[in-house]
Amino acid sequence: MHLDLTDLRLFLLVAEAGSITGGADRAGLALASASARLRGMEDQAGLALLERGRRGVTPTPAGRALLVHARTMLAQLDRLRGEMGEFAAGLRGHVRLLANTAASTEILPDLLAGFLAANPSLDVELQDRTSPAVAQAVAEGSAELGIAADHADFSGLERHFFRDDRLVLVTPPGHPLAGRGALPFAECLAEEFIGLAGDTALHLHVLGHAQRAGRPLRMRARVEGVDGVCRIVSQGVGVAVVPERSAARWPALAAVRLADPWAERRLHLVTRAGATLTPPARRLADHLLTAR
Amino acid sequence: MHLDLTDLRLFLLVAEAGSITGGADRAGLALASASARLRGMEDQAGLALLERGRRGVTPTPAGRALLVHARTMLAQLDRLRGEMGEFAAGLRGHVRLLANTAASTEILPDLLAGFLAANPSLDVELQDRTSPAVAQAVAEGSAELGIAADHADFSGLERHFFRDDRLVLVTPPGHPLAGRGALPFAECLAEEFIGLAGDTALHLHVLGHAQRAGRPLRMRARVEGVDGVCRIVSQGVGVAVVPERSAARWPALAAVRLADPWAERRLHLVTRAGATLTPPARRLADHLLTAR
DNA sequence: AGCCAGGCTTCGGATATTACGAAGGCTGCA
DNA sequence: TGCAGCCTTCGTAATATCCGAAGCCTGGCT
Repeated sequence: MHLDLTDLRLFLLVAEAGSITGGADRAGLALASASARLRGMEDQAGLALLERGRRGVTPTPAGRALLVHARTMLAQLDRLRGEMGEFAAGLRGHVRLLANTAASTEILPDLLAGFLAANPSLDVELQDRTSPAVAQAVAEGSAELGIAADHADFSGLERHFFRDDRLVLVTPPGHPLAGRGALPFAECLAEEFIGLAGDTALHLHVLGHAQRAGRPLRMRARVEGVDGVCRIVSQGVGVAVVPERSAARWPALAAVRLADPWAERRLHLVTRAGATLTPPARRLADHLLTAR
Repeated sequence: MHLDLTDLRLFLLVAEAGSITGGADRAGLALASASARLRGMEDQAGLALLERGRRGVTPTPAGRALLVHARTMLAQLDRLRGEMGEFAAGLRGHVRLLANTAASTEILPDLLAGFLAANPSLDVELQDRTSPAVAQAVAEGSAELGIAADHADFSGLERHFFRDDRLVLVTPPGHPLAGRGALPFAECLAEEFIGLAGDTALHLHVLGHAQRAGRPLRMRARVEGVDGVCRIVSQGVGVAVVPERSAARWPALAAVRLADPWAERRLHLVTRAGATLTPPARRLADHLLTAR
């Protein structure tokens, strides 16, 4: 039995109007078309749905049963349309945001909390990437928004200053390096390091600079989360490179500035150049750039 | 935004299959058609519903929302089809049964109770008509089943004996006519009568015979229901013509047989000659003829 | 390095569905 | 008897839908 949404709508309107003429009119159909559709429905069902009277039509019991279903289906369709409309208007949606470790662990959580609370129907997916990977992903369109440090390649991207960020070396309180200022990273390569687990952006980043300095880092441990790293260091084991913001939460640790230029970085919110953002991404970008 | 049930089904199948190719296959569509449909849906909605990957497609958040609605709508459609099927198969339905007053007030209620209990999905509509009107309505198809007395015109009808029925004159206990046997109706036209209200078949029937006897009945009151009539007569006011079965329930009343042939009648279940009954009507007819 | 395999899109033509206006039949009413 | 309201049927035109073939792209296999 083939049924059409137009059939259902027509049947509903006809039943409400009490005549095929009236229903066809409301449905914006010619009388002939309406009549043919209704006849088709009855043929398909193999039973009468409308009782043809002299002064219009009234639904048969089967027709009344059909009406119930038709109403719920059409209501469901309305809800569907409404929801799609919300998506299209950006009231509902989903944004993928890529950021380096410093931003994604220290800065963004608070900002996102505010955003999510203010936009209950928007979902955000935050992923941790090195700045170059962020820039590349946004440039080729696999993410709409990114937070990248300025050492990345910004060609093809539009950038807006986001935050300053600084990497520091944290050491246990009594450590020989503690108290030094503007320490060149090369001078601490002999230390035992604690790193982040997995493919964490910060871990890859530090590793890269160690390699560039010509010497592999001695990694005593790799753990989940910047706080995990700091906890270990605060126990007196090893040193680590972490965002200054993270170190600030651990007063028991000594934080030593790094002299290298890559440790001082400006974070930028990047989008693909020339691309118009989807409404949800637009809102998130606005929020990230304006909220304090 | 125009949407099609085929669209919804296709989208569902595509999402389940994980690829347009697979979904088109399950939907019985050519790949090209499926692709065009999906594209059309996205154009209409103004947003992406499927994320095209290298190895198939996955729904976007909007697509997932659509899936939810699609599933419920299609489920609703299935229920609808099922219900229509029940109607078509006669598992659900509606029968209009016409009967004269005696049958509809005294005999049918009990029988229908049993039928309705045994067939919870069948509805019965019982209407009160004079026997000639019953016969005519059934003959011309405006009702499928009827119960008519044998003085009606049975041409074009198929009839099956149903019950014997007799009309009696009920009087208050001490009434002069009480105790008479085989009283000609013509001899009691001078009495004061109590009748049924409205266009009740029995009322019209008795009225007709009085007219044929050349004298209008003196109607003291017309009330609802045979029991109402009997109650009044039992108070000592007037007399009435009622089915013998009704009179039997009032031992306080005297019931006098009428000598006229029209007072003795055989009730028949009638259907239109040559017409095949709808399944619900068939069941009701069977029940009426076999139940005791 | 080159070559299938799997997946999606586009293209052009055949086919079916759908819509429409006009004409016709029926009934009730003035 | 004529008119008005309502439904159906008919023939035609527009529209939507479908399909197979060809093309593009990516990833894996040889």
